[in-house]
Amino acid sequence: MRPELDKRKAFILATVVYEYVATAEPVGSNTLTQKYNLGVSSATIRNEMAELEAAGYLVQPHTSAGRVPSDAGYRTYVDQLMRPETLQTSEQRRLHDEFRAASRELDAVIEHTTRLLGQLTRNVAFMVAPHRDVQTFRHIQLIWLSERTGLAIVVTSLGLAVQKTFDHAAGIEADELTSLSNRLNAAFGGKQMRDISTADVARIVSEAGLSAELVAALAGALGDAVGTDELPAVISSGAQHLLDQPEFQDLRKLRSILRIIEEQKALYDLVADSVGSSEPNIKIGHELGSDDITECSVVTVPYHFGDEMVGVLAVLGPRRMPYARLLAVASGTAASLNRHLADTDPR
Amino acid sequence: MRPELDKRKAFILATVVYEYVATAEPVGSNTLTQKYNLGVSSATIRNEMAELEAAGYLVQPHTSAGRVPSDAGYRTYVDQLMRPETLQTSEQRRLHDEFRAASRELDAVIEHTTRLLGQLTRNVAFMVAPHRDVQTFRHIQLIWLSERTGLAIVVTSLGLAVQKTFDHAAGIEADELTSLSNRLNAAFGGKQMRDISTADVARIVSEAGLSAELVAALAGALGDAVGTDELPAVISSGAQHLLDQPEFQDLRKLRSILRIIEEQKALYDLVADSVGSSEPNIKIGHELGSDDITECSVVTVPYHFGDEMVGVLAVLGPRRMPYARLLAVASGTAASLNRHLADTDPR
DNA sequence: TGCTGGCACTCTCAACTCGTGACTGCTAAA
DNA sequence: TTTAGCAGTCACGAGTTGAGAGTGCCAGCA
Repeated sequence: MRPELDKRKAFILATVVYEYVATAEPVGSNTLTQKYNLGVSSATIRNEMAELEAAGYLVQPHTSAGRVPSDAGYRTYVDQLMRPETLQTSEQRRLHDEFRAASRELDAVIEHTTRLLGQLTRNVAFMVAPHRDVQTFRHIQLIWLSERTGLAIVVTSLGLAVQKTFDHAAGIEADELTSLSNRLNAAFGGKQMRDISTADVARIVSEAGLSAELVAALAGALGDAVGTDELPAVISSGAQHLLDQPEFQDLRKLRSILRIIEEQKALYDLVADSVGSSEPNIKIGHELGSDDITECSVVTVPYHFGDEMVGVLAVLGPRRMPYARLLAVASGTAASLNRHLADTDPR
Repeated sequence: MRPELDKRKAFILATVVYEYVATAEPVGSNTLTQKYNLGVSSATIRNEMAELEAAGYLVQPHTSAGRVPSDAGYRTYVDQLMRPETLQTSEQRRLHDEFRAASRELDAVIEHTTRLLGQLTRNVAFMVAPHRDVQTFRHIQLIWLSERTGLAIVVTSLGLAVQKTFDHAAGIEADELTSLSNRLNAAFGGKQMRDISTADVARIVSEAGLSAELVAALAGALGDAVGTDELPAVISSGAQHLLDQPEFQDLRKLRSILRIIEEQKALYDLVADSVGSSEPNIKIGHELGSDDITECSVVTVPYHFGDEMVGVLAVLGPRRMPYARLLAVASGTAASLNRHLADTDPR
């Protein structure tokens, strides 16, 4: 749709993005000629910038201000102009050390990773926990809790435990639960979670010769526990960094963003279409699909376990973010996380 | 230390608090005489207010402004002057219904309760999860995860599961883990968590005739899983409500509070000394013991399971909060939660 | 002795003006 | 095609001002 940019226009666009990201001030033609070696005068730059604005790459906040990149401007920058960054070896080592010191429990690792990413990027970090679809069934245990309730725990290959309470008003003995656990374990051991259907679960439960009510209750709970249709957990860290950004001095904007951050579902929706993917992804402004955060962008990097992409790391910040840097930091963090997960539990 | 207040001073103080909570504007002598029936002129009120200020109950933000309660003023109001509120029956019913519809899983209940309290109070709500000390041991399960790692899961009476990963580089069979699980279950079944020491755990593990390394790894993990020295989880909700308060338009204040809200430990410290208590508690400004949130107060209400207080609900907001109302809402929520917990799992 | 009306004084806050500086677009010449 | 120059536009900060709210104090009164 948009015309291809000639070399000079591309350089100007890239420089405007760079400068605006650094200063948070609209960029004028004079600033460009003074700070960067363009070889032409500011008048020429003015003409070029006017054309870039006409083509939709730049926007003027008001008549006598400099220019600011539009969504399309950022998009072009990210896709074509940005020079990819990599972490320095010292940074990589630091990341690696962070993970070596980290706990072994998956919950704690997720928490730790998110916190770390928030600190390193000085933005809001969030993380979609490993999706159960792609994990392997390891164990199920039915536990007698009280005279009326029991607990089902399902453990998957990453050591992720899901628990569901169920009623057994009709009464069931602890050893009946044990033997049912054994059957289920025998049936599902080593299977991929996504290959276990709730129908399979219901069949095995019904074969155990229990009362119809109990079968229904158990099948329901176990179906939920085994099923993979629940959204994975999303946790976040670093909301306070938003306050440092000049674009969020306006409290109304801040409020709608905070609301999104507090809502797991809303955060998940932001990155839902990146979840299965194996490539990093960047979403800019309106591309996020929510009117409340058109001033934001999100950088998404998947992480994997074995050869499956199981979840994503993400950084949420103002559109005016250092994309290349954040991509590098998130990728580096994901790499360390990948290694940590692999070390913890080689299949 | 402070002189006892005569009746009129007490009424003036109470009215200043009431008015300031409602309007967020410093309260002047004229406002008081016009809005409330005091039977004396504004000049008299001025004299009284000057004395209240000298005694430390009121503060003047600047010379030509009205008065605002000090920490001591709020404290006196809360302890002696405030008229306790109760929820209306319709509100109680609504709360009850909310909990009836709630999930059975403890995690979900905690999450749900916190969210609800945040919405109802339009402030930041947080909740300290049930402390494991006072729960009963129900089940332990050791699970073979991979060739090098295993998982220990401990379930307590409320259906709370704790998991710990452990190494078994030397190798162990799944059925050895099962038989060890059985021994541990036999030893601890029905005991109070606080009566189970890590030494007990270590002894039983060492009797199983495993390699020394394995015994150490298992004892460590199980000790952690059974031990109760880890802080209970703290989760929060409703941070965005802070933005509605005029006192937090200042971003610096907001930032330090947001930082505290994101830190479980910091939140826990705010209410640590209320955790075992069976009485609601209110902390005002400096009483919170943190320089970062001297502008805030916290209302704390315990909740119980059986006859033990297991955790607390709390509301964090500006000092200028409707104490009686928030206390009523938090207490009502706690009451519904108590009933829900009791219903879910009668011992 | 306590209360009150009156008054002078203080201080904040919002509105307003105004000059400055940073841009732009346009034009005419190189 | 580029450039220098110039007029025009606009936001922003500083300074000013008036209104309004509130106080403390004092003298008089019940």
